[in-house]
Amino acid sequence: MPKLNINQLKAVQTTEGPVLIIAGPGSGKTYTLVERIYYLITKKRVEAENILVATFTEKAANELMTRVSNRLHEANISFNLNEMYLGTIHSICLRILEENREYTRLKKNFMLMDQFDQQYFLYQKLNDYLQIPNVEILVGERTSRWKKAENLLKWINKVSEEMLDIEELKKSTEIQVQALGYCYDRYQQQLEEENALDFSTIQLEAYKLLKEYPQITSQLSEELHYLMIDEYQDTNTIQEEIIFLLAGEKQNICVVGDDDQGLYRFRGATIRNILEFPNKFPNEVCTQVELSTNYRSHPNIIQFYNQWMEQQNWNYKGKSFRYDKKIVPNEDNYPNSSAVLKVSGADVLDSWYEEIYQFLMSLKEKGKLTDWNQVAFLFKSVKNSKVTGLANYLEEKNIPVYSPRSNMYFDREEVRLLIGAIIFLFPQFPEVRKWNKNAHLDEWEMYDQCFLEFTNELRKPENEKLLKWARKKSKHHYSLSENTDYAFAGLFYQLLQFDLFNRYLEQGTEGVRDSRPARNLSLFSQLLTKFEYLHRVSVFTPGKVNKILRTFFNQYLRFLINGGINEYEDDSGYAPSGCISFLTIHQSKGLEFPIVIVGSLESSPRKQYSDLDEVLQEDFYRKEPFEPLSRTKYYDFWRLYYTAFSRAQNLLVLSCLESKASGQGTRNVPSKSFIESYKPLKSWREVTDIYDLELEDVKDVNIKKEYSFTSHINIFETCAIQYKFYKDLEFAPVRQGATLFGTLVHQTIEDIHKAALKGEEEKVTSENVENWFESNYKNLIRKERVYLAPQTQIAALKQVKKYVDRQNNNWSHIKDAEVDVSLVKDDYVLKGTIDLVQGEDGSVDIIDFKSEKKPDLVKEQERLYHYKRQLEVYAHLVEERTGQKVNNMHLYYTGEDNSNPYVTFNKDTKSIDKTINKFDKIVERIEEKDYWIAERPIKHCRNCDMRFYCDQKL
DNA sequence: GAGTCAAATCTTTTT
DNA sequence: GATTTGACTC
Repeated sequence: MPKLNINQLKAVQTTEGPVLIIAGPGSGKTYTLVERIYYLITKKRVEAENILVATFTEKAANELMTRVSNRLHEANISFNLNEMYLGTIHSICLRILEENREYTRLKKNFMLMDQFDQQYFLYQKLNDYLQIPNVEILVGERTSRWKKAENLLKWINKVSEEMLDIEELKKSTEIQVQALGYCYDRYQQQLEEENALDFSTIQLEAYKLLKEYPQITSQLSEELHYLMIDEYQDTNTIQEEIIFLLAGEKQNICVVGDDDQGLYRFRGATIRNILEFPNKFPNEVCTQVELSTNYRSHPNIIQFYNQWMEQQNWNYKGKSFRYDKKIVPNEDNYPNSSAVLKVSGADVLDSWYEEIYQFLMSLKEKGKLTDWNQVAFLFKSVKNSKVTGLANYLEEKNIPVYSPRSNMYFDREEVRLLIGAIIFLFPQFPEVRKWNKNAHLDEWEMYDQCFLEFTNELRKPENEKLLKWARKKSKHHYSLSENTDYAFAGLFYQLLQFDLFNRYLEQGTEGVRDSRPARNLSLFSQLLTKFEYLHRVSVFTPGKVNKILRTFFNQYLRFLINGGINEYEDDSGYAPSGCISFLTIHQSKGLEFPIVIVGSLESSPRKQYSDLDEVLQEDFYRKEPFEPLSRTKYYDFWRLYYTAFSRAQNLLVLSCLESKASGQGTRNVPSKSFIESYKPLKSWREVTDIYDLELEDVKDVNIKKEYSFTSHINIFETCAIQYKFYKDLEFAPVRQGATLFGTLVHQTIEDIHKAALKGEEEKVTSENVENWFESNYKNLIRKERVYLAPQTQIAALKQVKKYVDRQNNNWSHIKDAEVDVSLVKDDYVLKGTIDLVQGEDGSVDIIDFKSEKKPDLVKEQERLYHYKRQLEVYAHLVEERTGQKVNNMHLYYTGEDNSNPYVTFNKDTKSIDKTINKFDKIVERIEEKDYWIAERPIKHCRNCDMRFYCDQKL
């Protein structure tokens, strides 16, 4: 890495007071951020918990964490980075909500909904909304119920993100606005009933918490000495409010961004936040730094995108809506070669595809291209047929394409066979799916096709076993006389025992693309468990099976097909080796590639707001619109393609199927927005110097992964195969009551400890314990959708009460509960939670709770030894972090009725290194995907969904 | 050259 | 539904 340039240095060293960093593309923004954090830690001696860094995506957060920890490691500084508030604004808000949950409407085990969940939630409750007067005008009169839910979701999220006043909305004379107000009220009520949160209410609840409890806010803002917000041009109203609340009086806020790369207006983001940032403070207080030296791109590329911005008209009514700046190349020598070119086809799609193929091949053959991952295609969307057509064309010619957002999930063979198989297993489906005689859904054709594809396979001799099994099952399901002990997810795992499906699991999990079929199967298991969760299905019953089938295919699966599913994305690397990336321009934000090919040149600026938007903007938004509404479509368009062009390091290519508008409805490609930039470009066929280009290698960011004792290390040691499926491939386990029991006991004991820690020992009464237990149970079953038999509940409560009895009302020795500890290693982060720390000043014991009977100390020696090692590492971390000496380490078995519930170990400091060494080895095996096991852990197999597969394969 | 109309085409982006 | 273009009018 180069040394900091003078402006970067200023950005790093100005730590006090507000700082605005306008960072152009490729100006070393992340590098500067890393150095700034490093500077705070080493020169300013700031503790990790006093720093907050908000990034735009989880991926960016991971990358930043890795780079900072590597930087510290290089300098030989040991530092607990995990205490830092680092993540997206959403994840930081979530952390604040969890830490202060008792002050919010949220209860334990609340449900987090992604966008699909939220829309499905609204769909299921749509009738409640349709009773609200005039709601049809808001959500559309003549649209499907699913579409209505979609519209409703859009408006509801807008209200949250703009923090609109509901009472004002309800008072509006506009009937739509009024309806929206009432809908929002109802939505809030339903969220509360279901103990649920969606993306935008995460922020809203955090905001409310901070507003309503100034003492929490001031405590937080006293703790957070330094705040840094990346991609500030993409923050919205509520995010800005939250950031300023957290910063408090001292206002050490450093915001970083580029108004030219604001791409998220549809989420309420406005570049006003970054442009007006200095005005929020008394005059001249805010330090402004401009990073405009570019370290990424060939000067010709920089010249090209500078010109793209300059030729646009940013003025409106005498005001300019751009912070005028020019990116300058750094002083390195660049070859004086062509760096911006066009690759174009004519007349028919295939000629364009072929031209691109030829271009790529000639680069590969004559040029310096060493790995396909040096090439990225950027489009507005990768879902349309032109783009998927190109991807298929290249794949057929043996150029692998990585395009996880291209909406191909339901076109994949493995997924279609699964759908076909499920249909085969329920022969009543063709009848059951009709809710009346003339019922018809378009998706049924796809289902029938899947069924056909499956039966074709079934006829093959190698699938004879499957055929026999499936026939028997389908006969059984057709006239179901008693409850099954499985639902869809259970059936899915049974299907995995047959070669037709498990052949997809045999392919390596190494590359993203090779593992795609396995990842797709895993995704299918997640979809099935989610369905069962949302509809409270755990088994098929004779009375309900048909209704379940209908709901599954006519609603759930159908909406998934319509909404589209993104395939697995591997965030641990940069661009997967061996394939060309197809990305949306939004996805490419913050990335760079040696060769960038920008498509979607037929696109043109489009209006993006409705009449209702205008009304809301006029009368209800907190601020006047910053940019004139009529101009935003142009600004957004120019910024989008500016971002795309500036991703290129060595070679930027504009590519399209050129066509002249001829006759009505046809259009010019490239569209008139691009003509001026596109026309002067030389075609790749006209130049020869591109083959001399020295291409950068794709940079290697090795993201540090987190491993926890209980959910990674322990599982791997018990059964590496299980680890492969549940943890690496992320198969979703069929929910089971066994874990519910433990969680319930654990959570209630946690409540007791929390009360004691607050000095409210008198609250630990039999009655309160029962109440805590009840409320934990209620929230848990709502979340897990699994119930405990009454006797099991009683047994769980008994364990908790026994623990309370044994403590005999003496809680004075409790020091801390639920302590998160972590160890940042060279290659990974080890994490764990200590249930309880107790003892006198200066020397403590640590305790881990197990909700079972005390094991046989001799027969179960192996397992106990394992726990001991884990406790030793915990002890080591407690000592390092708090300076307290750990005396003893205990396991506490709440299921032990008679004898001493403790298993106590003496701490053996000498073996810590050995233990950590052992964990290193395990992590090494995990990262190398070495899932070899000597033999099956039979005892565990009984509760493992993969057992059918293992029975066949091991 | 400006304005209007009809017909054809394509209709995201993310936490 | 928004947008583009050609055909049309004035």
